Formats: sequence, C-alpha cells, structure tokens
Amino acid sequence: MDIKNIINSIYPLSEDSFQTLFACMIKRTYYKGNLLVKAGKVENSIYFVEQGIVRAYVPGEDRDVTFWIGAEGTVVVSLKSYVKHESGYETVECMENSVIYSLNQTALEALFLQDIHIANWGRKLAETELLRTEERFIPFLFTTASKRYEELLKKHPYLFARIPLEHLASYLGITPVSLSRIRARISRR
Amino acid sequence: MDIKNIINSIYPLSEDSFQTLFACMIKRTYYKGNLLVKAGKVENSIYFVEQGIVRAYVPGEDRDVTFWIGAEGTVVVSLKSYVKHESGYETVECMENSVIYSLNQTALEALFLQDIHIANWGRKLAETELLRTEERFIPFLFTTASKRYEELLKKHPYLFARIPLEHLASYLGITPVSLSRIRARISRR
DNA sequence: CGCCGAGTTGAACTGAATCAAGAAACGTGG
DNA sequence: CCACGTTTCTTGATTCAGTTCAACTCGGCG
Repeated sequence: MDIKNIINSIYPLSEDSFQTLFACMIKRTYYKGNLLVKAGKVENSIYFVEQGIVRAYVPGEDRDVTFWIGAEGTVVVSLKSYVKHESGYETVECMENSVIYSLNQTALEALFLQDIHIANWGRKLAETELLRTEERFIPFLFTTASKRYEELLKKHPYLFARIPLEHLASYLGITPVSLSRIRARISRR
Repeated sequence: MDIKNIINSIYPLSEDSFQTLFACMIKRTYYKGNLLVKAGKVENSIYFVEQGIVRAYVPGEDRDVTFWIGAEGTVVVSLKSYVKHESGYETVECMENSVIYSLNQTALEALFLQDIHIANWGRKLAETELLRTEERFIPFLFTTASKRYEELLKKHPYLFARIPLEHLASYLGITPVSLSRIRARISRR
C-alpha cells in the first residue's frame, strides 16, 4: 500500500488535490524505537505509515498504556494537538523499522480552507477514525478481556504476532501476566 | 444554548453558511421514552439537543449497554450510518422531554460538497467527537470503575443526578449493583 | 392499602491484579 | 559459536474488584 493509496482510500481525491496534499509531505525512514510524537508536546505533523508498525501510549508512573497500534496504511494523529492545538498525552513509537510520511499540520489547515476536496478528505479522515474508536471502545463496557483477545485474533490474526505481549496486554486493558494466562488457557484446548 | 450557538461552537460559520445549514433543519419536541434512532436501521438524520437528555445504547440480550449520554448542546450521530451508510448498532432514547433539531444527512452531504465552510464544520464536528471519545476510552484501559465514577462526578456533577442509576452504571461499564455499592462506600466516609 | 419498579444490601463466586520465582528468547562480546 | 546477562514470558499463590442471585427497603401510584 503506497502513500497514494493510503490517501485515496480515506477519501478519493482528484489528481490535482492529491498533488497539492502530496507536495506538503516528507518521506522518511524511522528505526525501531524512534519516537514520532512525544507526550506533553504540541505535535505539528500527522503521519502516514507506509511500512512498519507503530504504537501510541500514555506514559504512566508504573507502566505505559498502549491504547493504539497502527500498521501499514494507518494514519497517526496526536489528537489533542490536532484538534485543539494543545500538548498531547501520548507518545508514539516505532516498533519496527518503518517508512513513514509526515504532513505538516499548519500547511494542512491552510489547505482545508482553500480546497473543498481536501476539507472533505480531512472530514472523512476524522469520521473514519471516530467510528473505529467507538467500535473499539464499546466492547470494553460489557466484555471480558479473554473475549476481547479472541476477537482481536479473529480480526488481525497475522498482525498481532509481530507485537510484544506486554503491549498487546495493555491494548486489551490487562496486565501481561493475565494475557499470558489467557493464552495458556486457550492453547490448552 | 440555542441552536445557533450549538452549531457555531463546533466551528464558527458565516451568517450565510449558517442559514444554508439551518434551512435543512427541523425543530421538534420529543417526549420521555421517544426514540430518535433505532438499532439495525440506517439512520438518515443527525440531531442537535437544545433541551433535554438523550442516551445511546446497544440493545443486548440480557441488558442494554448505554455507551453515550448527551445533554443540552450535544450532537447525536448514529456513526455507522453517518460514516458508512450502513445500519447502526445503537438505539437513541430521550430520557426527558426534549427539544431537538434534526438535520437530514443526504442534504448535509450535498452541502459538504458545495460549501467549503460547511465541509470544515463537518470536519470539526467529527474531530471534536473523536477527541472526546478517545479521552473517554483511555481510562478504561487502566482505571477501576470506582475511580471512573469519581472522575465523572467531578466532570459532570449536576448532570448525573438526572440519570437513573441503571444507565449510569452501564455507562461506566459495571452493573447497577456494583455502582450502588461504590456509592455506599463513598458516602460512608 | 397493596403493588410495582428502582435502588440497596448480603453471601458466594469469578476474572483479573499483584507479588514472586523460574524458564525461554535474545543480543552482545569473547 | 558458545557463554553470559538482560529482557520477555510463564506459572503459582494470594488478594481484590466486580458479578450474580436473591432477599429486602423505599417511594410513587392506582
């Protein structure tokens, strides 16, 4: 999935509008452990993952809370920065060597006011993420961690082999110890 | 908070654009127990609550799961319908007699393609809801229900006196019985 | 007055957390 | 290529938050 596909799968743009957007982007290679976004800072780019996996976490006193994981084709947005221009609560880290495009927010906001297609693209970006977030959230209200784990396996089987158990666990809202037990229980049948 | 304020607090519109949007709206009074949205159907309006309280829930076999509550000034969107034109998973019910504006989605989508300000208004609407949803979600990954309840009391003290314990409980991801105990524990000190 | 729905309280149970010890996998230097 | 230390994962014993089932209280209302 190349960058053009990523952009257009959010909301299809004319070649013109795509080029306008693309002109503001910078391609770069990041290495395992590099940080895209730092908690407590106002972030002024959004990112598109062409290759690799990335996680967003809230750094905690005792342990970090990984609340989002994105692989090829996903968009990385530090929401509080993006929406309110305030410092964000999350750090974003590359879990593998990655090829990532960055897009400056100030430039993007200017385009939103100039190009109606790009404005609608930005709208769809937010709407799609909103639906995804709500659908991820709702199960936490009434499901056990084991069930959420089994759902995850169904939905992203290949993907989550690449992710250390520790981060998967906090993504599911449990401790690594509990996730290990859940796995043991499942493989035991 | 009247409808003009609600619209403009999402993203300020010129009088012209506001009137264009407003022309597509219908004001109506709903009564306690009325349903705005029905699970399993494709919803083709979004709603603005000027007076009253409304809750969105996923109807369950045993018990309903209230995952969202909105009072004066909030926007009601059946996300799966709004974003993908597919049937939604939630029912939305008025918990009090309410004054609510509806806005047809097909009309709104046409405006998104015609008026760049309205397109940006739609973008901000989604972005704001996205941030709100993420901030509500993250605590579920590492906080206990009691702590979430205390946070809720701090954030919306007045509001949640109006809501039956049963719905508050599922909003917090617990059973009414547990919420009752948490309350007892708190008032006991 | 007696019924009804909403909330409370008790007792037994369960899923997950915590603390702690051991096993496996992984990288680095000899 | 092996030896060593570090980090990651597993397993056991105990504790704790929240669930379930059931009985009881309370306020509203025919």
